[in-house]
Amino acid sequence: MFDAILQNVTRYVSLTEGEKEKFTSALQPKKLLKHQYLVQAGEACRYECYVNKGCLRQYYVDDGGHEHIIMFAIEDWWTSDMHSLVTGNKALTNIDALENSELLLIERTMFERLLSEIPKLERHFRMMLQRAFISHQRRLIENMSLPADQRYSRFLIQYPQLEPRIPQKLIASFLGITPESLSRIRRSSEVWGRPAAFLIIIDQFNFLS
Amino acid sequence: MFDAILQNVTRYVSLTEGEKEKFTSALQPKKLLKHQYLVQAGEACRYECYVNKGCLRQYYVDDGGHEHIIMFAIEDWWTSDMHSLVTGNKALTNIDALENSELLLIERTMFERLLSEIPKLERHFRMMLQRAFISHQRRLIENMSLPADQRYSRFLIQYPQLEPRIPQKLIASFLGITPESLSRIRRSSEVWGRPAAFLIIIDQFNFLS
DNA sequence: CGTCTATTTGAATGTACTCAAAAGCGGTGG
DNA sequence: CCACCGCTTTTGAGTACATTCAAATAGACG
Repeated sequence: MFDAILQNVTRYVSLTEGEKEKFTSALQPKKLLKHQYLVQAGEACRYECYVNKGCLRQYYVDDGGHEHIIMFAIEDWWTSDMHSLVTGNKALTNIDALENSELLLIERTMFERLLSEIPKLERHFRMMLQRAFISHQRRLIENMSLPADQRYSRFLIQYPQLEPRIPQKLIASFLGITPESLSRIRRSSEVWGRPAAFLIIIDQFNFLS
Repeated sequence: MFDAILQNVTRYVSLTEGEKEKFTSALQPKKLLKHQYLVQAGEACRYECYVNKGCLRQYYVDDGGHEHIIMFAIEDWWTSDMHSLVTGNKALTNIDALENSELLLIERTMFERLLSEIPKLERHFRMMLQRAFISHQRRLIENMSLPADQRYSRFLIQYPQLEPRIPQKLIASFLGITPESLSRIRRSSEVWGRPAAFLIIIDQFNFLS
């Protein structure tokens, strides 16, 4: 149950058995069926969430009722409504399960206490946040500088593990385009093949992982 | 010289005089004239940078030669090419000065050493990164869900201190639109006034500050 | 004052969107 | 097994927002 998450948090730092024990005892296992919510907009998000198995999405619903996917989270990724978690304010986003999922939750105050008591854990999460920050910057740059078809190509190369398990309409939402547009993009790329992958710089930063 | 940065890093944690001394002795003051570069795409970025005075911008130049502004950094904000800093790879972005500026730099390995030796500093930067992460998520959401004119309104409300000191074409670039489009947006909003500000949730997270 | 850059304005273009409808696909129950 | 239902994906036609290109105006700075 805790093997994967322990490997995750010891990616950059090493923990003693005692520290591992302390850490895992703070974890709350939770199962989520497909379509169930982890966080709903309007309520506070009180947990950091590690995905042991399954797939979640975080999305924002705008005034026009349109959904915008902020991120996905599959095995070994973390997710939460960070804004709500940090401020205690009501969440602006929803997080729900795209598949039946198994999660490990850490309650907010417990998380802070753990990080205070185990500086190496604080270090791990600082480094993870750096990577998430980089990942978001890359996505921002791509959204601003690339047309929709190239954003899709980049997505396929950056997240090959996501494409087969996520419905197209959600990928479209993640890319910031309509399902109709993505369908048209896919049709034309069938004819022309994939854009030159070698031109593209792939980095190893997948949001919160 | 160090008052501001010490106040910055003790926003969430307290440091002893010895720790403050240790921290400030790692800082390298640097002045940058308007138009000078702190980082250029193609070279490695080796410093975390705190802005004591002045204004910088970080931007990406795409294959078509178009500039895309990723972030600004004014007094009390931090900047760097995080991707390059973390990986040691060549920077993909440029950072230059929009005004004559006074910076405090921390060399990369020194930064890591400081954070290891002073866990409270690590804590500070972890929390800062959380806020930057939140800020980037908000910007992503806005870029996806709002039309250009509303993104501009949001910018004015979110960063009132930036608008007067930054040329319009750079604000346009930050918003992901052309200078011509921003000009037209401003012309129509003169007639119609500002969109309803009370509908908008402002947060206190300004990238890296 | 003159030069350089920023901003504004106009006209034509294009990318992606909306709305609408058809086709495809998967699951359920008769 | 097949018929039906709901949802996803595809396709089409018309539209809208923002872009490009070009040119004029305004501002900043030496």
